[in-house]
Amino acid sequence: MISQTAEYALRAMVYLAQYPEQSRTNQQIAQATRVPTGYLAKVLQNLSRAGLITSRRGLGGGFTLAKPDNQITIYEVVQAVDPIPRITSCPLKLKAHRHKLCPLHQRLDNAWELVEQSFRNTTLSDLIGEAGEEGVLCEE
Amino acid sequence: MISQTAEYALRAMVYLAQYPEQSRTNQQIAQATRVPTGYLAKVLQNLSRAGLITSRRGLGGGFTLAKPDNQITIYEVVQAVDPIPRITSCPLKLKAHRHKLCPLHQRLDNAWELVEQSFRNTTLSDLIGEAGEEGVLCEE
DNA sequence: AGATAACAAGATATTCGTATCCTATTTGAC
DNA sequence: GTCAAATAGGATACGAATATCTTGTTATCT
Repeated sequence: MISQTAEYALRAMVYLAQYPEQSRTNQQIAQATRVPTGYLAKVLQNLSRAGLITSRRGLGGGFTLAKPDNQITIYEVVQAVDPIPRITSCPLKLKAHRHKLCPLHQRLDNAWELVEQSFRNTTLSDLIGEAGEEGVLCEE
Repeated sequence: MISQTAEYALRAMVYLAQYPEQSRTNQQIAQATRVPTGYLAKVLQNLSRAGLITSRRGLGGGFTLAKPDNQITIYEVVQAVDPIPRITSCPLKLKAHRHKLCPLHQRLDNAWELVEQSFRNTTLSDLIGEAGEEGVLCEE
């Protein structure tokens, strides 16, 4: 339902949320989240370009959240790397059905809307706050 | 959110639901639903193997729904060609988190569950009944 | 200067969608 | 009964998108 890329991005963000204000390196994130380092680098760059994280090069550098964890939603993360394909016009590109979708696509889009809403009102802090002492993400 | 294949399968099923008991050929379905004929053939085979439609070869042959349209849900169709990837165990394959997902994956799976439920209680007849006179799918 | 780590761009691999071709089966005409 | 046309079934191959790896460059710190 979401791409591998989106999954990776979310893992990385949750991980970073556990170290507020601290720089975490690609290596560290990759290891903890079990994401291939090579690919993670690209994902992190996307997140950086989207303004969700900031990066610093060189010794002591790495990545860190650009905003407080309670101000970043799952939706933003997913949207940054692999947006939810809401259906706004009939995929069969019919002249009719321009403003009113076929029943089928209406239903499908409704489902996506549910997902979107669910994502919109979940922040990173929700994800690390809930777990208590247990490993928040699945690290170690 | 769903694959192209699932989208095609749904279009075909909705189309077939409009011609109960009648055989419709791959060509006819492809044209009406704007799906590439070559690929549609494969999708239809999958649906056939899944028992959702029946096929007949030869002159006058084609495909037809295997059950009344009010007994086939969107869920069944999607599941036949490209199942919803419910998350049952932590993708990071951690020894812990076996029976209790990380908060992140818990949330994600919740969203998929919403979709699944939405799909489960929509039948093909819901999709062709709603539209009234208007083109039910986007044909014509 | 040297070490560390992000950045950038390309190369490779894998999956998914698509097209093409050939085969098997059914029907209808003669 | 035979033949030809219609139609699904199956296999193969190609292209595009996605995921992964590799290598070199640039910025930052000590």
